Amino acid sequence: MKAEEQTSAARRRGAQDSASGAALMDAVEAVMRQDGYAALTARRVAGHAKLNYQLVFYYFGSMDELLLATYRRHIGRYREAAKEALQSDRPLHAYWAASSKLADAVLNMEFIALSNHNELIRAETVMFGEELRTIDFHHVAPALQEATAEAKVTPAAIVMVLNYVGSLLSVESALGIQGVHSEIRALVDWCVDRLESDR
Amino acid sequence: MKAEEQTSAARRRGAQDSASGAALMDAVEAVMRQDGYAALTARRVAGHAKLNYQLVFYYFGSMDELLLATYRRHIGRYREAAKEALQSDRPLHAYWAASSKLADAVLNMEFIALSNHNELIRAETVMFGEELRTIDFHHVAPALQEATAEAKVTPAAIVMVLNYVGSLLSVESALGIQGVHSEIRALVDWCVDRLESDR
DNA sequence: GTCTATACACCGATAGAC
DNA sequence: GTCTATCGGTGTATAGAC
Repeated sequence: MKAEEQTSAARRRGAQDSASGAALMDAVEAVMRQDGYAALTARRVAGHAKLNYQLVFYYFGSMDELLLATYRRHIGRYREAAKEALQSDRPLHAYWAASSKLADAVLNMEFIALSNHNELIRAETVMFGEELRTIDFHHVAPALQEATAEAKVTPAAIVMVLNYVGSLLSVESALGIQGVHSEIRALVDWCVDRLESDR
Repeated sequence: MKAEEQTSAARRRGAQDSASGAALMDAVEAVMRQDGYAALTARRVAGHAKLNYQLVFYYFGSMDELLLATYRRHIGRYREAAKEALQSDRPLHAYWAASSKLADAVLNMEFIALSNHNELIRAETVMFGEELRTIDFHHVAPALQEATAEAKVTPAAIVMVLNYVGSLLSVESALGIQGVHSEIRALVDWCVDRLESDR
């Protein structure tokens, strides 16, 4: 997890978008989900992909680079899902459904926690975090015109609140907490319905 | 981080609430904040407290138990802060202020991530998560009577949403994301003001 | 492209001196 | 209560054979 050395000498390197390269990235996600980022070692990841662990270094050069490549792939998928939801007929409903169901909530949380301590990952998170707030809110804005007139309700703020609530709701569900989750969902559903009636 | 062995033979053990014991727990929190739970090793933690690392085992028996003791202490403090806020004059305002300012947001996130992969920590999180939703909402309920009549707005749901939003807002702030944070704060402030006017 | 062999650092944990 | 010495295991990373 820490850059040990920086050999200026060129080293043999395989293509990351090969079968084995992709398998290693898949394995990173699987291990993170199961045992957390602390369990991300070359041996464990490669073992999960049934590959020799030295191939991590052949394909990615270091554990850090494998992790970064995996995160970038993960963000790319997330970006597409978010855009699709926000461009749909009822963007708020769609975005809430995506945020609160997300099977990747645990993975997201892991990457966020990791961002607090890994500079490369942090830079990527900040960049995407800012990007997420600038993408096409044209579809969301109309639904909010009534509410906006009354208060300081901006589309971006609404979307982010849905994101936050959905994420932590999912993570807590994964932990086994149930408690008032149904009440929270009812509350958010009610708010979303009010802001975005069927049209 | 994993229980290595279980010596049935009794071993010498110091009191956890001693100066060194407390220093070790402080160091756990500091290391977690700075470098994440993955950096929690006996040597690092003790080094941070300027103590010999074998004292971890003298006072706590294992790294797992040190971690658990630290988490329980952390939860105890959190519990007190939550109760105090919810018993104040304007519980929603107070709870929102506490949730969205929380310097411990990063630490909380780390413990939640850890809960996904450590059974002891997970059990503690679930227990406290359920407890948090059952404590005295008597002070919150009156403020919501108007809103409750209109919709499915329960005190517990409101409080948890504030908790979720405040936590992730804080974590993102710690990462350096600013974006629409002021808009989100304005939105939540407006909601809280409406639900709980000055009285 | 994948393998074995090897380097060196750090890990949790224990035993026993002081 | 704190120290030194020591154990076996695992971590990242490299070199070079096939």
